[in-house]
Amino acid sequence: MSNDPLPANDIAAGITMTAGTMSRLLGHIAGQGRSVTAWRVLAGLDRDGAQRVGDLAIGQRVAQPTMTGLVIRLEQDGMVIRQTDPRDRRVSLVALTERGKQEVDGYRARAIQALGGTIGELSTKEQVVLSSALPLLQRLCEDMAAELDKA
Amino acid sequence: MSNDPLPANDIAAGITMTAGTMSRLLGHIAGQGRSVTAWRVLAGLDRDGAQRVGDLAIGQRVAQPTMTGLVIRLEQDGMVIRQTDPRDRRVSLVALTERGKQEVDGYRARAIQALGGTIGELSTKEQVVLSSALPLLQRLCEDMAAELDKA
DNA sequence: CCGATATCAGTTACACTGATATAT
DNA sequence: CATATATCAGTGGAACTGATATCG
Repeated sequence: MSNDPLPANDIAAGITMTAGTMSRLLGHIAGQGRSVTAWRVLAGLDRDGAQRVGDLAIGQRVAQPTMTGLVIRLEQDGMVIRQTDPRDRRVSLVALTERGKQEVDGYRARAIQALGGTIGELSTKEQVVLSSALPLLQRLCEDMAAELDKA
Repeated sequence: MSNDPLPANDIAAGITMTAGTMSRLLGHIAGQGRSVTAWRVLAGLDRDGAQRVGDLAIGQRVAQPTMTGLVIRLEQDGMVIRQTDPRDRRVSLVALTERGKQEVDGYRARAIQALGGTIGELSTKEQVVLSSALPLLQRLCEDMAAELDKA
């Protein structure tokens, strides 16, 4: 661990490469044939409870018909159920089923198993580096998201 | 920046979430409608020179017919050319065109612009954290790749 | 003839746009 | 009537498997 940071552009390029690699590898290991978007939707329903199709689409930055299609497939697979919101019957509320919850747990477990071993082998110092990097990476995501929303 | 690392599982879960978010956001901002795989292929050709279709498929962990299709589309778009290897005429060697090289540069520039601003605003300490995290993240990728190859 | 390499053919999931049905 | 919400219809890119052509 050096005391001097890389130039900002090198950090940016490195993060870009690594994020893609990581995402694709985790997809292979933990994805079980389901898309990144699908898992993110399921995890979001697990964390925040039932949501509208439109809000799920906004959250994942896909078009509304795209999310409708994904939700229909997830429903056919028994991962979610759709119910009409009694207070606004235009709205379709999507909720995680028990089966869906189990699948989310399985996904998390596979991801943790894929990474946890190596992380456990790192030195405490290195683990501190990763722990400290996480909020910074999340800030980068937030700023990119804000930029996309502005435009 | 605390002195204690997060539990390994929390680091793993955080990385999993963040990698997906980062990859999708960068795709939106820098991807220009082309897939992550496509950009990785082009960047690889830029870095390592002409390669076989089969080796590109192995490198991106897609099936050979998938890579054939991608290369055909990239060739139609003028990003690469395919030439039969004179030394083994079963082999199709894929090389980046000048146009392709320019597009790769554009992709890199957009990614750097998307992240560089925020990175520049970080403190030196925070930039050091990110710089130190990069090789650790790459090691996580290597270990996952090795695990996939073993199975 | 066998193995390696690339491609062809067919299928599925997932993203898009534009048009449409239904409820507020 | 106008707006919001979701879905339908159609298209294209991207992954897969299995079958096929060609070359070593």
